[in-house]
Amino acid sequence: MSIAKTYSPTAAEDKWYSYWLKHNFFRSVPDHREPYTIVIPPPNVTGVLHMGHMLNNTIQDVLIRRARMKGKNACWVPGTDHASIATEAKVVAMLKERGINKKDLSREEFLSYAWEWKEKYGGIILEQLKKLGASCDWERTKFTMDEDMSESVIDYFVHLHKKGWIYRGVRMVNWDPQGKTAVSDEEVIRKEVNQKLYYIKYEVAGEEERGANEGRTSHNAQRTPSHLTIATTRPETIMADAAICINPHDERYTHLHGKSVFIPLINREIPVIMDEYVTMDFGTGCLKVTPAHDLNDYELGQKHKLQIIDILNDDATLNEKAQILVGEDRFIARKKIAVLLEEAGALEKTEDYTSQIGYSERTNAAIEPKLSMQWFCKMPELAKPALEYVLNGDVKLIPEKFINTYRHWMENVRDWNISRQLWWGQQIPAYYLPNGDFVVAKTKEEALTEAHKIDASLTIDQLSQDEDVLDTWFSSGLWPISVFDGVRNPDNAEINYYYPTNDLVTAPEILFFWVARMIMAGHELRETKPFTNVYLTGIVRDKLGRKMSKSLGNSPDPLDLIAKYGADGVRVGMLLCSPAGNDLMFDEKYCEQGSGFANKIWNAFKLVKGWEIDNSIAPKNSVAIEWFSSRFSQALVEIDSDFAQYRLSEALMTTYKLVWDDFCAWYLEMVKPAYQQGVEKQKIDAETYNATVAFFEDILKVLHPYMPFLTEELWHDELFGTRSELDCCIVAQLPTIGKINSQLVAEIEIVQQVVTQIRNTRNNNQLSPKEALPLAVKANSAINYNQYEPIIKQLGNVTELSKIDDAINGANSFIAGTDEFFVMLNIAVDKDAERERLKKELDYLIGFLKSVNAKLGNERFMANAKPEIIENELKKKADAEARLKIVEDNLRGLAG
RNA sequence: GGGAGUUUAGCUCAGCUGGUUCAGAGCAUCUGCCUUACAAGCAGAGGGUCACUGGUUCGAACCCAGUAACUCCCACCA
Repeated sequence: MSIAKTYSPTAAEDKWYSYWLKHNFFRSVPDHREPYTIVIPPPNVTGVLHMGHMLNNTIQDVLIRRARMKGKNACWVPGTDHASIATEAKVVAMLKERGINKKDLSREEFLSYAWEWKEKYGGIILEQLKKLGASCDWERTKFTMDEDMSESVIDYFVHLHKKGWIYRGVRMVNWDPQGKTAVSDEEVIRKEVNQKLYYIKYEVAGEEERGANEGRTSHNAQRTPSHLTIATTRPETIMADAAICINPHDERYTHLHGKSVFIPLINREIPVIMDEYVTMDFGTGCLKVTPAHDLNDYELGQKHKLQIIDILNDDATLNEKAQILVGEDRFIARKKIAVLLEEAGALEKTEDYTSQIGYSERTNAAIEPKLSMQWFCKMPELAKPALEYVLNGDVKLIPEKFINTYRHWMENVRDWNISRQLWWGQQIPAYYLPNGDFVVAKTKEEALTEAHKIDASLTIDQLSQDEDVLDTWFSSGLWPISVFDGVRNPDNAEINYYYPTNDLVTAPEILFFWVARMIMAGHELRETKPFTNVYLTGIVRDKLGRKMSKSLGNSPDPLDLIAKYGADGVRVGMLLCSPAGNDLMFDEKYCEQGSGFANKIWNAFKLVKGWEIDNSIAPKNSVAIEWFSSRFSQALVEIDSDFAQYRLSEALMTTYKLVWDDFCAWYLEMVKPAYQQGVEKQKIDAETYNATVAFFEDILKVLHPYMPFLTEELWHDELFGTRSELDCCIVAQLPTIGKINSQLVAEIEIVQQVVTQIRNTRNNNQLSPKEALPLAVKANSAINYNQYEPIIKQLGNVTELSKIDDAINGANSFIAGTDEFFVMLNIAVDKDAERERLKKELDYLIGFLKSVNAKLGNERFMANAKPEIIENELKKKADAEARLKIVEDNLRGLAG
């Protein structure tokens, strides 16, 4: 049978993924084993796979596969998030295309469209994850609006309300005029924007015009101006002004105390008030107070009991209270009013100005501060214990640098606006009585019971449920609990087994949105943490360091990458460039490296596969076998320690080097049957064959978490014998750490140096690698070169290795460890070049010794350094001296 | 405005408790090889003022102070 020249991933990937599914290898049910649980950060149901998901889910899959192979009951719960505002926006847009206006639909009608949409387009992302190889327990797939999930959310709401931690009130909230809903503080993204600062003149009531000068520039009390000037970025809100505020200590304006002014264009009279809040040296020192459209102004308004005039509709167009420009969008109104003011002579000037504007995370619309009746969740009581978990190390953040950020947020958290004026989501379980009172209960029936305590005559039809739905994060905060039905049935077998989960892999930007809320809910409902480790990945950027985004078009389609490099190649590629907690500069070349690695393994497989056993050949590679076995165990130790610290990238690199360098470049080269002219096929002794196959199998296991498809494909080759249907790499147990012969490893390191030096000698003398050369060793160390002779011969293409007691004059020499080697060439040695080379080494050694001696001669070093450091220095000294002697001898030999 | 992080080879990153003349890895580059698993390969080689300035120390990439650049988070100055 012929083996393909290169590995082609596509067929293998589909084949093995369905094989795994068919045999339920991803399935987890509680049993006697130790659980290892990850809940997926549920992607938006509307989402498509992007590079961030790729990174995130590759990491989770590596962790889950490794846990599975360590004998744990690995459970990875997948699912999607209903993402209320984002999804609702998509559905609204879809309806619009069909010529349907959301306004014309009832709630029920809209929701049925939304569900239809969800069934059709939702969850594409989960299918895409399968291409990546994600070994989720798909039978557990959850959606945050599944019936049981929604019930859990309602339960939690009722629970918090009972504790008095949920309240309703009119507050200034972040209003998204496009989504027509309030959003939480965390959903507002601030961006620096170039704006204009408009200087607008307000006429002062009862003042005579007495000069051309305006108030802001006048320091002359004699000349009382008839105007004052304010600076604002939002001229379209002047109609909502309730007052002008000045600082009481501002001497420029003492004459205005107790006065009132007229709003330009509409000539409404408003008072001038005083408050130290106003910064004297910003703008003109006069602040227009617009309580309905600015948070600070609102607070100022409360303090001074000002009237609230809301001139904006929900979609941020001006309403009739504005009197002018009614129906215009706020931004259009801004431009138009500037013109009107100009015409009225009320616009003194404009200046360019940059300031921070809030945008809705979901719709990207500029946020409008708006007063409205909303539901809030009190945070201090929830935040305090949630902070504790992280501070005392119960929940570990990886990397730790996020602890500070987390603490800062938790200590300064404000009450959370949890209501959204949307339909897609869990409707708030508050029921209003005809008199305006409300009761909170899980169902309308229960609500009626509650309501009867207020008014026994009420009927169920007289109750009306609150229209709003809950913030998506209110439900995703329950995710690790609700996927195991731990809210409704807090003592069920699943939650007791799987919870707390082990690792959470997510992006730092949702540390507060989500991670913190899960910790709060975990503590509140179960008095335990929801997970032990939170691995925070970086942002995937392009190689220029730009964040990958649709608008920049710099994000490759993950599925294209998989098609091009294979899922294994992409997985390896992602991890090769991903330091924990730092952003990663993604470049396709890493995927190329990944697929190149897959191909390397494939070729190594081809080599071994081609071997035939000849039982008449005596075992002759026991040294190589013991050596690789030791190296393998050393690598396992490193890999374990890397994983313990979540250094997945490093663990992968250790594996990469183990396979490429130790296994392929050294071990296989050591043991592979040498080329024999005229012999069609080389044969190999049974011991070597069996050991190599066993090594290969172990290597497949170690590689599996990173490269599940290739390893599974090879695993089932007859090279490894016949396997039962269920004997799969995915459920194989990782090799355990074996005996490490460190002396052997150290000695082979010398042997490797010898081989490299021989190759070098050939290179330097322009000899072909095919030219076999004789080698002599003058051993000063205790290394028994007899046992390494076959290796040196094979790898260095050496005809014979002779032991000598005296240096050979006229041969090319080199030192490995403390032993001298001589290569006999058929050409004359360039004595000058050789002398030069030795001289260089001599200088180095002299310098080296000098520094070591300086240290050893330093009293304070001897007094302060740890004993093992001193011991090490002494050894360095001895080694250097030995080498120095050899070099000196050789130099003398050259001279003589 | 406040806070955090980063800065080491052309690129992406290691460098753990300060202790080899310590400056590393992978990729890329250069040179030579189509050697019977692999040219997606093999064998070699070059490449760095550890951002900068001071300090502590017998000894600093590592600790301290300051400076600069970049990144992120938080924050209501119109």
